[in-house]
Amino acid sequence: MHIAHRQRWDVTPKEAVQIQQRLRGKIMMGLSAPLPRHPLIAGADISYDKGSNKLFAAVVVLRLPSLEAIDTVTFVDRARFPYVPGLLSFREAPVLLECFKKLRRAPDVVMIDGHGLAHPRRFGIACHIGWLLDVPTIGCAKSILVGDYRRLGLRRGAHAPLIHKREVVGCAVRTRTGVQPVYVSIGHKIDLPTAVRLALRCAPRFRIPEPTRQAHLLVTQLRLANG
DNA sequence: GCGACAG
DNA sequence: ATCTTGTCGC
Ligand SMILES: [Mg+2]
Repeated sequence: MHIAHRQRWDVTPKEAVQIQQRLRGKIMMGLSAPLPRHPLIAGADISYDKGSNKLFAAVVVLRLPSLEAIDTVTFVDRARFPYVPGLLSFREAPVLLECFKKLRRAPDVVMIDGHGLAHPRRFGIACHIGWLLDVPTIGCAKSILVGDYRRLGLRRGAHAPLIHKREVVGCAVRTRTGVQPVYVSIGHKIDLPTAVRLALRCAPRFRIPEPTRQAHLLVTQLRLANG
């Protein structure tokens, strides 16, 4: 797929924060267009080898509702930015975008391992990648960066708003009964209820929705095969 | 100043 | 993110 090449990545952490503050207003909440009946959903994740300082990235494309694999791409590159909470996209997005470039066809939705609006400046990695791709994107994180939530039902499908500074920034979503929730937030061009429904549709069996779960399994294999 | 802190 | 043994529950 074609990627708008409108972001410099060789920046300092201070510049990165300024970029986030400038781009936060560009995020589109709400679906840009209705999703197809059987949407293609891409999952993206990274693995890291500290010995070689390399990032192993993968994007897998699945089709709903069957979750059958449609396409898979990978890319390996040197890490050029440290992990700083709140600045994850400056570390992980460049190599993930290389993966998206290799995709033959643009997915209808993208799911990123990390937050979107549930971020101190409302511009997590799912917002950043969604904006650069100009595709509906959701963040699906395994732990909280900012905010908190109250009473969450124990059953699969239960969800509760994630609140930060009196704003709803996402949703805690129970994808498996009695198991720790995942945290879903808007990345770009999508609304929160749709994002939550998609995450649940993508997680019929495991806590982690299949798109990011498959991407995670793949990058782990890739790292162990290379290093 | 202190604690929190996606991956 | 990675490292790392055993342990618990379906
Ligand atoms: Mg990850």
